[in-house]
Amino acid sequence: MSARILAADLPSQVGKQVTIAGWLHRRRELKSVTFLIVRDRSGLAQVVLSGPAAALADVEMPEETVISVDGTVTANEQAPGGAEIVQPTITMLSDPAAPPPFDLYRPAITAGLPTILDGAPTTLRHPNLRAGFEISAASVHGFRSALEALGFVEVHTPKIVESATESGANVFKLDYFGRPAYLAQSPQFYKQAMVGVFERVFEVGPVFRAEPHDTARHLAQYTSLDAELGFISDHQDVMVVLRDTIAGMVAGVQDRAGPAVALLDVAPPVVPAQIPQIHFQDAQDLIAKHADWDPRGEPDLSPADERWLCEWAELEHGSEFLFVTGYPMAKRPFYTAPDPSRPGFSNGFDLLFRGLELVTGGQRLHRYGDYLAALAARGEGPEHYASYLQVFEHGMPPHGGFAIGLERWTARLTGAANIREVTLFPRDLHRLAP
RNA sequence: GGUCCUGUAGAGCAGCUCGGAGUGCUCGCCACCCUGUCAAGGUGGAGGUCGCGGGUUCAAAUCCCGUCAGGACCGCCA
Repeated sequence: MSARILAADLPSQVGKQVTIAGWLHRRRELKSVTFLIVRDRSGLAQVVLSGPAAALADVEMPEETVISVDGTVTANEQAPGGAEIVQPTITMLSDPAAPPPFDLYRPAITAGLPTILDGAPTTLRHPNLRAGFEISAASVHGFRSALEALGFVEVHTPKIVESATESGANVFKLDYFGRPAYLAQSPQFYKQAMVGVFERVFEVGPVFRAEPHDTARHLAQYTSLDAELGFISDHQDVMVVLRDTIAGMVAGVQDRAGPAVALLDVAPPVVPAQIPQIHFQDAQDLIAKHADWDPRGEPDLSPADERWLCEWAELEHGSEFLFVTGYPMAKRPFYTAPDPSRPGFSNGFDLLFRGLELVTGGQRLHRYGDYLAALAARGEGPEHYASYLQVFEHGMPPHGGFAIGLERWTARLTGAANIREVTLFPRDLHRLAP
């Protein structure tokens, strides 16, 4: 037996004896010839059973059985890709496979979302479902590349934490050797601490939200792309870095996920050199003036507001991205820096993309005394935040950062209607398995 | 937590308003036919607790009540 090659390499191996291995994607039987389509990580290869080898067609070998095929590569114009394997010897590497919940070999996915998710270990083999995760991986690579080029250091912070950094109601509680502990809602506290060490840090990791949201854009566990940087003037410096990071993610997708982009017919967005921005208050005024509802007085933007603003940004600025700055302090976490020129408003921002909130970020408080005052203003004592406050006792620079929701990003890129389509084994209000 | 929608064969659906034998469609599955398929094609066949429980009725997939499961939107968030 010869060394294994990949399906995509067949055309360059014409005339040679080779081995390929993979899943039996499809068998097509005719009277005296049977075609086996073998799928591996590179693509599909055709194997022809005819003449003496035709007897192999009678072996029980349903689709998705894992096989190894040894044979001669032959050029043939009738073969997909122009080359195929003839006179094969076939070895079954798995038992005959049970049929998957839907036909993986069809170009279109014929199952609904619950069927896909219930059978995820198998259904994710479908090229269209796999493609979303190729795009996700390429996006993360772009995220890392862009930030590393800007001098950021990757960190890995604990996901089991002593106390909640955000409002305490929405955390998963654990039994930690008899003491209460929580799954981290965000790496916020640790990434700020690491600014004191590296100035610029980022993290790719899971975050956990025990919020009872039941929508097409919420998960109980998702992947957060976090960054935090020191020595900023204000949140505008953070937004510049975020713009370059998003551009890097788009470049990563284009460079490393070309086939997936083509398969799903994804249109990667253009990231403007300057992403347009609008202040929260101006955004509400604009909606009140032109849309048929009035959001003024609301402390936050509704999903309908966000969709409207994205349409406006597209028409007015030709941009699929829009920064909304200056959210009211009341709706931002206590560590958010206020806007010194606009009382009641913050130096926090959101980045909207294709109608959805994709990123939240902002400038943080950095002086110890400001933290004590912020906690006091919210009626909370410092005792619950001892280890958080510890960060600021020994000198921290002005800093800020952002967090990108990876699955939301991928969903907006691929046009997935439900975020679960681009989430590996999603965790939500109802789903804990597979 | 709220509002709305959907549960019918392995998958995806129609049938439900206006009750009349598990009726139908696309695909898969099984058998047979077909030298070259490309989501192959042809002929035949098997496969059902109409989510579950109760009620109304001579008669319920269909109407009513309850319940369970799933989906969309909203609140909130990334």
